[in-house]
Amino acid sequence: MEKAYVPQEVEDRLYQKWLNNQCFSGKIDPSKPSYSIVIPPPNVTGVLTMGHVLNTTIQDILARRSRQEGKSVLWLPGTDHAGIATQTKVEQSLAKSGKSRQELGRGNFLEHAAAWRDKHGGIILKQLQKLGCSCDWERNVHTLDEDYSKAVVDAFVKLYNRGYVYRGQRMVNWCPASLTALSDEEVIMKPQKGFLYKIRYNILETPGAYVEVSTTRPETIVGDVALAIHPEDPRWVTLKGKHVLRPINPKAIPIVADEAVQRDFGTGVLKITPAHDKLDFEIAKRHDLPILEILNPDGTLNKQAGPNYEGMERFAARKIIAKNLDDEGMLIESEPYENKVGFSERADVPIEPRLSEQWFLQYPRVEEAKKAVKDGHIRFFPKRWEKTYLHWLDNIQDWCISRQLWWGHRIPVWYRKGSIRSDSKNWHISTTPPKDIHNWEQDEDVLDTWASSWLWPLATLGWPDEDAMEKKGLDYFYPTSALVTGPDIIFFWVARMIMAGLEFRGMEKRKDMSLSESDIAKRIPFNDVYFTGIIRDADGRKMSKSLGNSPDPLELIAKYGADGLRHGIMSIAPKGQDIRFSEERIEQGRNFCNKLWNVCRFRQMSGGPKDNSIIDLILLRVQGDQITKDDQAILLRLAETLDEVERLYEAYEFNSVLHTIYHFFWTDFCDWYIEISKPRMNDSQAKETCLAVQDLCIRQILLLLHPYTPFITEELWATLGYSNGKSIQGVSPGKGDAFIKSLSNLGLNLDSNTLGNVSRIRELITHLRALKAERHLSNNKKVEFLFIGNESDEKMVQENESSILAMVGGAALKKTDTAPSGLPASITPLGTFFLDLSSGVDLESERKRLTKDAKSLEGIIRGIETKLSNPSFVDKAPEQVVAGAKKQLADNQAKLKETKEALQALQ
RNA sequence: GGACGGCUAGCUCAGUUGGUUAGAGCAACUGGUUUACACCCAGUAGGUCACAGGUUCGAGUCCUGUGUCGUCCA
Repeated sequence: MEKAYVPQEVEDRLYQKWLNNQCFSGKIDPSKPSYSIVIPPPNVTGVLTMGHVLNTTIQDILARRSRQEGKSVLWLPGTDHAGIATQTKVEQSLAKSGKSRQELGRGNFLEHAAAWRDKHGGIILKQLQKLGCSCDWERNVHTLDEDYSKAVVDAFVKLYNRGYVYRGQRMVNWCPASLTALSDEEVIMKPQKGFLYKIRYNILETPGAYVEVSTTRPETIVGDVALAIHPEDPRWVTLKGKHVLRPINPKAIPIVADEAVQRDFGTGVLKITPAHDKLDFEIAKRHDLPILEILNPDGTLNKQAGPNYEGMERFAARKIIAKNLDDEGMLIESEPYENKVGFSERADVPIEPRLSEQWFLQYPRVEEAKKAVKDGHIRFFPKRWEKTYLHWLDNIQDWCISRQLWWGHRIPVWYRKGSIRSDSKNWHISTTPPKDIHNWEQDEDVLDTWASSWLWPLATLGWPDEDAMEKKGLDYFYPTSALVTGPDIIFFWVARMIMAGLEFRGMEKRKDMSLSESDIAKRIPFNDVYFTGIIRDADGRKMSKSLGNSPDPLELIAKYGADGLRHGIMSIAPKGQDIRFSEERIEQGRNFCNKLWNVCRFRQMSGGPKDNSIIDLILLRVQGDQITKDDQAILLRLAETLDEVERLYEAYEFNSVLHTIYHFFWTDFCDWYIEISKPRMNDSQAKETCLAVQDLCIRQILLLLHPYTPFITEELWATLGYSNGKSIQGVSPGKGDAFIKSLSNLGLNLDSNTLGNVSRIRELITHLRALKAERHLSNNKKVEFLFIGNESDEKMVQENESSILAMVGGAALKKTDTAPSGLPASITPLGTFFLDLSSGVDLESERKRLTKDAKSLEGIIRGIETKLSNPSFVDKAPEQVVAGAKKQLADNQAKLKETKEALQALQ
């Protein structure tokens, strides 16, 4: 074996082997329980980020752990076509060569975009393989695949036929950069600094009188059709029914009273621009006001804004109109003001509320979606996200699902040529085009990307095609076992998948009929949802390309190995908490792998490879009379670790799982067991048993670690003779009691008392080491100790003398009856020990140290005494707590007595 | 404005249903070429658990309020 672990020599070779042996293929096997995960599909042209590393490592851990447990596992990978994002990128690349998509035309553009996708796409999948992800690559799905596209179209038609889809002229979020409508979820509210303008509107019926109106958007004045006041606002009672003159493009407009007006904003008088504000639109509808559209789709002012402003960009117009108002004395004041403005998620420009005809979806199964989570059919980890989810569903609005884009699933609606599109009589809505196609034209728009990805758990498993569903195992793998994703897409994706599952899985259920409890249980797309945290940089900032603070995972893999990266990221990812990235942790991950490698290397150096392929073969090498306390203790600790890990997995506490394994491996096994067993290597009888115990421990450690660090564990599994040609992947670490039982079946019964005894010896060793280290004596300098202790302590010390001396670097442990004078002392669980120094004891500093100890002990004792003398504590506290306190008092008093005696000896 | 989360050692975080002297890793400091590992070993030091009240025999843990940072929703 190499002196250090070299991941590069192992990773690609093993991954290829796994692929060749089809280790990751999700087989439909009714003899086994199934376990399934669908990957949150990354953008097809995306590259791996640290977020993906965290997210997919967790999924891989779940998949690999489940494979070990003997389940038939499917981890289904794929990519998303990412409508706006991809189209924008393609358009940008076209723009470089001076072309626009309009010039190319729809067909050519789509060909171009598909070629672009094929060239840049799929990189991320290769990167996931580098990370070791055990996806079933044969099943890779892309949302624009033919079958998947059929599912998307089919779902739309079903929803239309079931009465959930409608077309309507509505106020939508319009992106002036991408020239498309967006859903509410794609709008991000951001605080913006601007001005609040106070503008004068003259009252026509009362010459000389005017009202003040506050607005942040003076450019919309040209679209004003009225002013509005609250009907119960005493300040404005007299205004009802009067008119004002619009200060730009002058025109008489009425004053209306409406309860939606916010009285405490500005002066309490609102200008009404129905075409460019949602609230204004509603007020206008209630009062029969005209709708005056003044903006072009790209955000410039149109003809209706008047000749002075036509063609002007919206923010330029704002400045000019404000200035013109000021020049005419109509601007009373303007003050700096911060308000929240909606921005387009993708294009990052302010959106415009705009009246437009679009396709809308009334969400299906909203109530059942709430119930599914409330009643625990779907469990959220951490649970607190349930509240966010339910709150969104409580306030849900219809979903605008049409996008004025080309890259995506074209809406399966045809309109009779030359007819009015808003009339449903002229529609053909079907998965197949009309027969007399020449009389029809298809809707130009595509569907929102999320209106395809919300079908992900269904459509990747063959839905809605019966044959495909059977072949891909929908009945076997659905509902999927767990979903691992970030909380940022809880509305975009998680909630919608739940609704889609409830609506589409199983027989059609009429809109007005709700689903039964058992229907819900069968239809949900997943049982558990694990929300990861967001990875931040060391300063707590979100990782982003523009900040350049996102490390390249592939570089990290090259530097530290895939296992190192996985180990590092998992060690810092607490459940649902944001994560601060630091490369040091990845370095620790690599160091961990190296430690593992080396302890195995050490094992190899102690004796040639054995056939370890069956656990019983290892156990047969254990000789009953050679079993030591240390053997028993490490095996007991191992059993505890197995149980603890099991419990933590159930709670999705991934970083605690790792910490538990880490502690057992590094501290219990390497630092104590291996060290204490070194002297036993000199005795051939003892050696055989000791190595067998080592082999047992290493076996379990490799199994426990395999989900986290798959490569190195697979490699070592083979190197140390556990594999017999088979992969580690199918072997389960098992539960603690089963482990103990399998030992017991072969005659190895563990005594749980050894744990306490061994830990006292460990503590003693630590004390003795400290006595030396504080005096700068090197580890290997052999020194003698004197000690005072009772009979049982003495027995324990003598029984373990050789290993204590070996661990401490001691020459002898000598029993004495009286405290030797002038020597440094330490109070241990096995008596008072003195370091036998020939010369050079600094009495003063020794006295100081022991005095400090005595003082702290006195403080503790006082505290316990106070507690015990409090009658209400003795009365009310549980018996065992009182008994515990009494024991504690006695222990500390004994320790204090010993400390004082040692102090006395220094006088 | 509402909801949720964080505030514990210099840093990053553990801390189960309230019950010994609040833990770990990293960093720091001291020492070390031990039968694997310096990507290592041994040891030392470092904390009024954000603040203020309350409940309790007992609070880092439960309750109320405040501050502060962050996220989401309006």
